[in-house]
Amino acid sequence: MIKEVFKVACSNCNLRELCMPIGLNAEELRRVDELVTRRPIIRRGACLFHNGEKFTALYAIRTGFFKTRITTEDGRDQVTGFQMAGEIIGLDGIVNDQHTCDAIALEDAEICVLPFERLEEISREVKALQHHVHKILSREIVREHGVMLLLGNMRAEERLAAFLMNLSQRLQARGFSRFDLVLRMTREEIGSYLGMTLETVSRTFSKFAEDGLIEVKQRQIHIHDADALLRIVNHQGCH
Amino acid sequence: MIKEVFKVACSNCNLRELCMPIGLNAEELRRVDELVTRRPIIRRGACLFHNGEKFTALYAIRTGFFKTRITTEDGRDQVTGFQMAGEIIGLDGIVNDQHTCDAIALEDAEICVLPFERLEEISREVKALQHHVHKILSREIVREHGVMLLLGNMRAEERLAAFLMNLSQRLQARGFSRFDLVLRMTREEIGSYLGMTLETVSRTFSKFAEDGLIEVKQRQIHIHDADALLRIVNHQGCH
DNA sequence: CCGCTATCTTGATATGAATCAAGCCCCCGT
DNA sequence: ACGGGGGCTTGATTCATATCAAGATAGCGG
Repeated sequence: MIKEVFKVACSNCNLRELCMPIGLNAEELRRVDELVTRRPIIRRGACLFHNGEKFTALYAIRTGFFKTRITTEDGRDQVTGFQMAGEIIGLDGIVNDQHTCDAIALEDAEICVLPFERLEEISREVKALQHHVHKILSREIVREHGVMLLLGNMRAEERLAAFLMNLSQRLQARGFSRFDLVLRMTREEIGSYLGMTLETVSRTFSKFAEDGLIEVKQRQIHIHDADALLRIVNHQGCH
Repeated sequence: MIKEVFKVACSNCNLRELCMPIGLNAEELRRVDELVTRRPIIRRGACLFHNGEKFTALYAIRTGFFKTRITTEDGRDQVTGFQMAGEIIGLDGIVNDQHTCDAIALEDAEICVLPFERLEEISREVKALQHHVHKILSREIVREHGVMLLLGNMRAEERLAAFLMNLSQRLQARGFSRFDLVLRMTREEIGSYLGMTLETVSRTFSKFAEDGLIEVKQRQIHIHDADALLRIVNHQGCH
């Protein structure tokens, strides 16, 4: 199998504002373009990188949907995040030069490769890029704080409501409807992320549907009452 | 109240290898020294920074012990970490130029201030420092993955055992005994971090003590059987 | 087109931890 | 030395969610 490397142009990419800093001049844009290469499509179920693999690059998702998960020797498994177009994965690999989690495509995906040494090199010269890298790392830390709150403090209903609102918000930011989501992951994967069993995920979906907050048709979710979901997240609703 | 700013020298600091990159040459060390200022002691219970405050600097802990916590409007509260000498806090503030959590001293503490703009400036010139900053951010992400695993997958005993082993390991790395810990935080704070109530924390300490794994005298913990604790963390022990 | 397997739903029961409650200990300041 | 209060322990009970179990559904490959 040949791993062709395609040249791509961030300068033309509609996701640019998601994964790149704004306000670069022409010269700076050219340098960034130079950095990024596209990789062939990652098939659904395939691994972009896995635990233990040498870290060489960050990856920007161009299309598709990923999960990242960590696994322990004793067979425990925790989904640490779901990532969609415009998001950067692989940040965990920097500290010890090897990845500490697996990134698995939940649907066919195209990704852009950002070789990390080159990225560091260019960010030494392009101030905006340097700051952008820092922001991406910091954003991930803040996101994880939110997950810790969710896992440490919230009940099942609150967790799932928070999960739906988060997905909804990210899809909206990408120009999709806030109200119609297609879940790319199984109930079990949602459960792993939210620290609950797949049965509880399923039951909670059913409860939301009974209460008229959402409509569930397999993995298609239609949100009827976003406000009510928000009230649940904020601990005001439904008790 | 006068906020004096003291000059300090990383070059002489015994924590240098914890918070600074190794292998800097004399000139590079000088530049880093130039960056860092010491701040007056933060008293036990006082805040180093708090949610909403403008972000201007990272902080390296020179002595003392901190907790970081996030709070939601609805009054929920989650301790996101405990930090000790040589560790860097404030990383959450980078992404939106304001802090999203509170950092509270659990004992009197001395901290070194690293003004972030200057830090970025110097890391554009000192490659090792640039990479070090990336590693610190990445390390925090990996740490939080571990906390997610703990909160999402582990039972109370496993969480507390993991917590103790983690503290033990970090203290050892600083030249203290692996086996004698003094907890700087209350049972409630431990519980908040580990997603359990203070009563469950207390009961679990008692259970470990009954089983002869540790000795508990208030906040003094003596570890008798680290292997057994590790077995609990790794899901092999005690069932 | 059909049957297989993944995935999902729903019900019954078990269980770990939360909650409610009471009392103790120990540190601190006077 | 004494009193007060925050922090801690322990017990009884409740409750949310896990676990166990049995179908139902749907997407996929042959």
